[in-house]
Amino acid sequence: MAVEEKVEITDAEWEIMRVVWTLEQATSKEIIEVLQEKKDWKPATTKTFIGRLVKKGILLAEPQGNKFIYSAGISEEGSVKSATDRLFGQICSRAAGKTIADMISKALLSHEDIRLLQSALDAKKDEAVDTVPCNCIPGQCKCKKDHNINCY
Amino acid sequence: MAVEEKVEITDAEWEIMRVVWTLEQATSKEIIEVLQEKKDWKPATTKTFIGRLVKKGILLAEPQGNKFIYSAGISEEGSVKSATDRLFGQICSRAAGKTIADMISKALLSHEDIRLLQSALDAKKDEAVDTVPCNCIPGQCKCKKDHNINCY
DNA sequence: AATAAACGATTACAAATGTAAACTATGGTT
DNA sequence: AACCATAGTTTACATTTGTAATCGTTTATT
Repeated sequence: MAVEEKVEITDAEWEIMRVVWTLEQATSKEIIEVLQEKKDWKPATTKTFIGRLVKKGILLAEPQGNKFIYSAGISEEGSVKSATDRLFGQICSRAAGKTIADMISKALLSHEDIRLLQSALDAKKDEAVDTVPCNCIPGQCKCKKDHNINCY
Repeated sequence: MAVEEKVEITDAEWEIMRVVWTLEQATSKEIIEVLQEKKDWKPATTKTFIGRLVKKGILLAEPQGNKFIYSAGISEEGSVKSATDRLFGQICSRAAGKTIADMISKALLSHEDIRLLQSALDAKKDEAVDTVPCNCIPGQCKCKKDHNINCY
């Protein structure tokens, strides 16, 4: 697998990427137009972000005459995965389950989503462990205090 | 409910907060000690983050003689929730289910977690909808293209 | 009492981020 | 041919974030 996906995408840049992931091929004009609906950005601002993304190699610029056709240099799936990894990296590994459960409780889901989630969950039933090891350093989670298991 | 929870916590600040959420009451010395295990920060660096957190009102400083006893001004649960909200705010509402399913697939879960997730999922079965409405602006998701439903 | 250790406050400074104007080149319009 | 709209590039600048040294006090030590 490629190395990629180690790049940091800022909030503003993420907005640009979503447009490119969606359109797959887009001119700066199109990106600017799409975002006008959502962000109160001047065209110049969007241009700046496009430029930075290209510099970072996250956005590919294919010369089209004197203009460029932009396309994504990283996948949306991979990027979303990076974002979720980052989130779970901020909490105790033992809290992941509860956190995901909270997400489910809060989300608006379709029957299809329920099926999908049920499948994922069923698949996990086999490989479920008795105790998820805590990955925190002492003093950054309450595993010991709450469960008297590992940590510390 | 209080207004709070609208504050932004940076990565570095999050490290401090985790210590305080865990210890509940901590001196700067304790915070510095805990983090020495994880971050390559000089004591002065940790102090800077503590100061910024106090200024933001995220960290409470109770005078203890000439020192301070620090405690959290916002809850860990609420903060994690904010973080997940932020994540889901970056993707199409229709993709939430799949994203959560991916998290389940990737996570290491305990039998207890499985039960918790199953409960959350069961609870959702009632209120599941046929189609989750897309919350994206035209050009930022492929709902139309992929499912021919809303968007655009 | 003199000093050293500890703690919080102040100051510093580079890099990242958000936001945008100005400049340049080029192709389309009159 | 002259001019303007458009796209990309360069420059600008304030704020935030990461990282830390220094300074001023105060408390503990000798």
